[in-house]
Amino acid sequence: MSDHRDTDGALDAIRSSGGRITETKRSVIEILAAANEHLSAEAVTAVVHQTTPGVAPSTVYRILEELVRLKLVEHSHAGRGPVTYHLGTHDHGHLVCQECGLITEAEPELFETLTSLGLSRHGFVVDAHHFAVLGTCVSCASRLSR
Amino acid sequence: MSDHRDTDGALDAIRSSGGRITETKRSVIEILAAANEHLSAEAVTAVVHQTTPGVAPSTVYRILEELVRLKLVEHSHAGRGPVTYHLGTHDHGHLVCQECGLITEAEPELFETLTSLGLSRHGFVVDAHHFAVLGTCVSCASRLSR
DNA sequence: ATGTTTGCAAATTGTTTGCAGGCGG
DNA sequence: CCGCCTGCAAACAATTTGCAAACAT
Repeated sequence: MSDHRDTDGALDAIRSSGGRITETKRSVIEILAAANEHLSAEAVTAVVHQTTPGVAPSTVYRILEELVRLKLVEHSHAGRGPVTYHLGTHDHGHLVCQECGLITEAEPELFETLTSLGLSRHGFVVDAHHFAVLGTCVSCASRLSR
Repeated sequence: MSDHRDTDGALDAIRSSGGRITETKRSVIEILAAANEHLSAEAVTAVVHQTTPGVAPSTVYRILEELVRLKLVEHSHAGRGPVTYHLGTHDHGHLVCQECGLITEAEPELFETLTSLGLSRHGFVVDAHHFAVLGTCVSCASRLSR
């Protein structure tokens, strides 16, 4: 598990950007490192509260924003619902099911044509991890067609 | 101009679905038919107010929702900012610039790989007009690189 | 008539901000 | 101790909802 490397690297990055290390920041980073899913700010806050009730939601938002600024964390917009956060470790996009909300990670290849044609035809630089590809997941698709 | 065909078709669809035709509904449809851009609910409300002040925003939301249900109108989520609506006439996706908010329409081809690999690898049915592809437009990209 | 629509106001959801005190380096 | 950080409360943006009156058919 590379949780420690991720966590320590993040702490260093915060320090060297002039930021300070607090218990809550450490928590947030650990929570994101431990989560295999994409968490909303509210979800992160809930987990923080398990060990430290009383932390303000606004603080969590501010910490997440700081981490995004430092490019340690990525946030992606999922059509309906809150923004989700995750450590920006590997390159991937997101497939979000409109029916059940399931988020599936998508390999970079899926975005190749979109990225290259976006650039060549429109001069548009696509940021594939920042947005959600909306649609219907396998199980919902089969459930709906029955 | 096919505004009339679009408008009349929409009115028929509303009638045959059991809905009633009101001045405000007619307005909303005409506004969308006349607009070449993608409008937010707030923007539609503002235009409606030019001729009929006093129409409640909630009414416009309800009308837009009805039109979406009848598949006469499509709405797309643009990362940050409100949802935008447009007549669902031709097939296209949306490239939304994170810097300036510019919305560029994208040809279906850009989504071919995403759609086919999404399906073959994840069984995920991509709905290409429903979400925004976030990134940076030509002018913002060149401005930022300078 | 009768069931759809609307205006109004209040509630929701997700997030941001202002401020005064607290704490990390 | 200096300045980043935090909690709290209030502000915000974009919608959504509950209701009784108004209107389309």
